[in-house]
Amino acid sequence: MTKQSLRLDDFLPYRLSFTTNLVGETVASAYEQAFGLRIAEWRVIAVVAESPQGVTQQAIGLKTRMDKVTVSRAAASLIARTLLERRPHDADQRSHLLTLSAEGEALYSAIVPKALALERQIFSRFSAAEIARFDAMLRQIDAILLEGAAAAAPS
Amino acid sequence: MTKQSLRLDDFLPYRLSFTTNLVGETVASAYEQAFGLRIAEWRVIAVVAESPQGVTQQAIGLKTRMDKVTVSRAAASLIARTLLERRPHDADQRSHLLTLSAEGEALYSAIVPKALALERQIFSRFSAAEIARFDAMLRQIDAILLEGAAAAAPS
DNA sequence: CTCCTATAGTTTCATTTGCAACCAGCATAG
DNA sequence: CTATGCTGGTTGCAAATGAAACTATAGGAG
Repeated sequence: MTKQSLRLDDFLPYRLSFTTNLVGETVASAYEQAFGLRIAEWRVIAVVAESPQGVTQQAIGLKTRMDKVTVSRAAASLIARTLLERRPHDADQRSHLLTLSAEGEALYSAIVPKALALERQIFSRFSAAEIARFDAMLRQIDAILLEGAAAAAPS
Repeated sequence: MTKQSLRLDDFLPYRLSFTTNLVGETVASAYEQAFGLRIAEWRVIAVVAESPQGVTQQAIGLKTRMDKVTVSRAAASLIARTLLERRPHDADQRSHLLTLSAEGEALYSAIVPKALALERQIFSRFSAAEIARFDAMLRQIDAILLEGAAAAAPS
């Protein structure tokens, strides 16, 4: 039996992590420089922007898989900067509904084109079809792992 | 002009980070449970295993883009567990050459098949061609970003 | 009602991370 | 050879992270 070997370079989880770090650094530094936002804050803004009627922190955490502490801190910081507003949640006094303030909307509108431009730059060498396939693969990997987790964690 | 919008879900840097976190959690917990290794430690082992004549920490950091502190700590921990050995580097007394101990070799041989199995599981739904495409895209993204960095940091 | 358990969100604390200062050993210029 | 600056590696410290404890409200079950 031949000795099994593994070049780290060819190990996909490693490659994925390597590339993601590179992309993450690029994106994080762009947001930080241009808008003074951390990634977690940007994500909160983006999710809130998609739900004009308001979202709870819990929903944000669920959707993005960010820790609830992370969401809590990001939201607190955005509220302090008056980018986000907190309305009471009639159905449940424990939670609040987060919405963008006018200022938050304005910032969001300023970020979106920059974010899209950055995305285009990073993926500049690929065709739309390639990008679509890449995206589809990522989603399938998610599906495999999330199913697996559900199966592995029988309540 | 129509209002630009952006679903976070469709934003590729986000998707990439989401999936990578999922994969990373899976892999990290597998290594941790099965071998008591952290990701950084596993990477150091893998890189050292590829260079039987020994590598310096600096080279490891360069190759994996891990911080030199991370490499230093991972190496220290592996040496303490006698998985790694440190030989003097004749040409430069500041650095050492790291090699696997017999024990380290044995552990490496035990990990490799598990790592490959995990990789196969995560990518189970894809054909070899799809995987190759995916890998190639990751490498191209790296290339774009690393070139960009070089251009952006004129000495 | 009143208890009991469960959940949203915050706070605390311990751990992990990485920058920056540091301590060798190296390398070049005088 | 000896100053001066550079590089490999470690250490110290400050910031980021996340698990667990805590607070306040919900939502039953009796």
